[in-house]
Amino acid sequence: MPELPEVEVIRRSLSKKIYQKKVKKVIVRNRNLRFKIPRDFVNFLVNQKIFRVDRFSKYLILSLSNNRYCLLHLGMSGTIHLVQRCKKNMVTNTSFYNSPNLPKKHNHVEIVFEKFKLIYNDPRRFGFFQIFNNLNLLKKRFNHLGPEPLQTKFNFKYVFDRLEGKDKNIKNFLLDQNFVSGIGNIYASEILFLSKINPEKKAKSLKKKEYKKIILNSKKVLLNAIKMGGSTIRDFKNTSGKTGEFQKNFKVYQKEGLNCKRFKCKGIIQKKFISKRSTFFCNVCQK
DNA sequence: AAGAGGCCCTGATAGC
DNA sequence: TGCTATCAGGGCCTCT
Repeated sequence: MPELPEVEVIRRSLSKKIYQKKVKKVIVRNRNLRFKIPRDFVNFLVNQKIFRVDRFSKYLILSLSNNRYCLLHLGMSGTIHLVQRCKKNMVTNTSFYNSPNLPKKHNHVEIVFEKFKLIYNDPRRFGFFQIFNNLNLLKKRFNHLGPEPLQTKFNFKYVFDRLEGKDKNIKNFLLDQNFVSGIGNIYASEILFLSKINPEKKAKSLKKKEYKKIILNSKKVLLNAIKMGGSTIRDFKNTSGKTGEFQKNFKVYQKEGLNCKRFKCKGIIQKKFISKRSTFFCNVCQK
């Protein structure tokens, strides 16, 4: 589901809410996510304060007061819900939660705080939680990831060195997290449209000017998307249930058959599968 | 050794 | 109505 902007939006709303809050209880309803949640997962979290919520690429990182780190990835369909605790029910002696938008199925993990709880929902279970005992191990986990588009490391020299002479098409490069991390299938199409580059073009055939456009537009698209609260196509919401707005800004994604939005371009937006992922582009202005 | 493809999983939707 | 097929925002592993 979420690409870098959506994860950043979640990070911001989550960070405000759980900063310095202590974990009271953890419930794992289904440990069979992308990676099996280990039995001792709960022990690492309980009674710990969360003193940072960071993000790298599409990964969320909760820093715990025991100097451990809880890594969370939402996969394709993961969502995080924060639900407020209500007063205790005096009859049943149980607390209940005000959660009108909470899905009924697939609430796999609950992290309970004093006044609210965080619920991880994920129908497809491509997401995961992982615990890292120190910063070194966490860093190692990210070893295979390239820079984020927003980092200054993602510059002309880097891109040129990595793409020069490469036979792979540019769209697959944007999706390759080893080359650049955080871009997913939606934003890859949008970035290439703004750069006027056909997604099937081989990296080695791109001009220096085109490398520069890709760098610039990657930063531009992601920053705009964050500003607009991310994109909601199906069900993306931030942790308080608000949908994103960036989908209104899509120029090509899911615009198959529509006229190209570029001024004076007579093109029609095409849909094509590239490495089995849907790809959208203008057949006229993307060369 | 770069690059393509398969696979993990459920749900929504389309077509018969 | 109820089947089947296809597709969905990701990442890891294996094969050539």
